[in-house]
Amino acid sequence: MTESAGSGRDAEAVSRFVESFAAQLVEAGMPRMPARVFAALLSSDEGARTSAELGEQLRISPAAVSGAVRYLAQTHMVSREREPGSRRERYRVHGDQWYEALTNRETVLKRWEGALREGVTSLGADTPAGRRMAETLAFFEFVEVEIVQMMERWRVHREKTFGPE
Amino acid sequence: MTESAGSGRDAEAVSRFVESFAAQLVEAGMPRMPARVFAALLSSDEGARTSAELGEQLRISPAAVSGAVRYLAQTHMVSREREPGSRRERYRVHGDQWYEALTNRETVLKRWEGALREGVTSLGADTPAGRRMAETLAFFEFVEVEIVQMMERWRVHREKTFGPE
DNA sequence: CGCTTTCTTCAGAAACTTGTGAAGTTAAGG
DNA sequence: CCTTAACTTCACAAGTTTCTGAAGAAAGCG
Repeated sequence: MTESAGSGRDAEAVSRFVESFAAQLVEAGMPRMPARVFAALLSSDEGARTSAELGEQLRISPAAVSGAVRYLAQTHMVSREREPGSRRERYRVHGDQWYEALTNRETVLKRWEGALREGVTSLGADTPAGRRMAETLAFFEFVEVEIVQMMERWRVHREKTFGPE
Repeated sequence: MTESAGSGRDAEAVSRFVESFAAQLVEAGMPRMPARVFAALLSSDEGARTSAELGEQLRISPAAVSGAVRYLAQTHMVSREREPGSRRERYRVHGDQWYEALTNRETVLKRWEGALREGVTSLGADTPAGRRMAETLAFFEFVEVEIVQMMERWRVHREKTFGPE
């Protein structure tokens, strides 16, 4: 077993998980570095790491960490916190927050809806193509509402299963 | 108004829609050519085009059409049909089929679940990190079931609104 | 059975993306 | 107020991806 001194964790097993989960995220369209950083945060016991720790664990430059974190913060997958009285920053994956973000493809949905609405208008609502797009649009609007309701059900389910936060 | 002779459609308006919708798809992670081809199919009155038509409309080579269509077929976004007695192929976006495909991130979900399950095992279900991942895993399992139910509700809703297929 | 049309495969050029080192900025601590 | 630690920005090199033209394979048609 590969125990790094004093860590109490199998560093190699952690690394294997980080890389394999990151690979899945990449496949789903996330850029490589953000995916790796995110997986590293997810697998940390505190759910948080400093920039230096991430750089060391993943063998990447501070610049790469910086870029990855910017991406993750923008997409609300992680939050940044300054430890008071230090200039060290600490990046955290906040249980709830991030799958909210995942499902908040809302922004994406909204934009698709915008594009489709334009399409219906410019092709004409009375044309076959226009009708097809109107139906597609209706689907997205439907999904948008459904997702909100689903997340509410999840919160209830989660509290029952894992207890209150 | 830019009417191309005999088409009965404003070619420029169609092109604007195609490019702007494709851009949204690209932003969401779809490769460029598949996105453009898909948007072109969506905006056609028949919901179907031949390879040559697509090449001409989008100003791309037959090779590019071929590649894009392969991608779209693999991801079940379009189906290919041979017109009988011809070697011309025709690519079609089948109303239902494609948003089923969209929500059939199922494959993706399954793989994420696999990676997470491994993570829980290798980090230990009794560690804080293990617990966090177990909860994440539970979330994905929850979503998977919910999506199936949602699609059933959509089919009902759709039939009410747009009538039977 | 060979010609022709249509699609596919492939190698390579062009364009874009990504991660790095190095310089720059910000803010704590003396 | 100067030093120094921590993060960010930037230009560029390396590595990918993407599209094309050209050659190749499949299949109708005469």
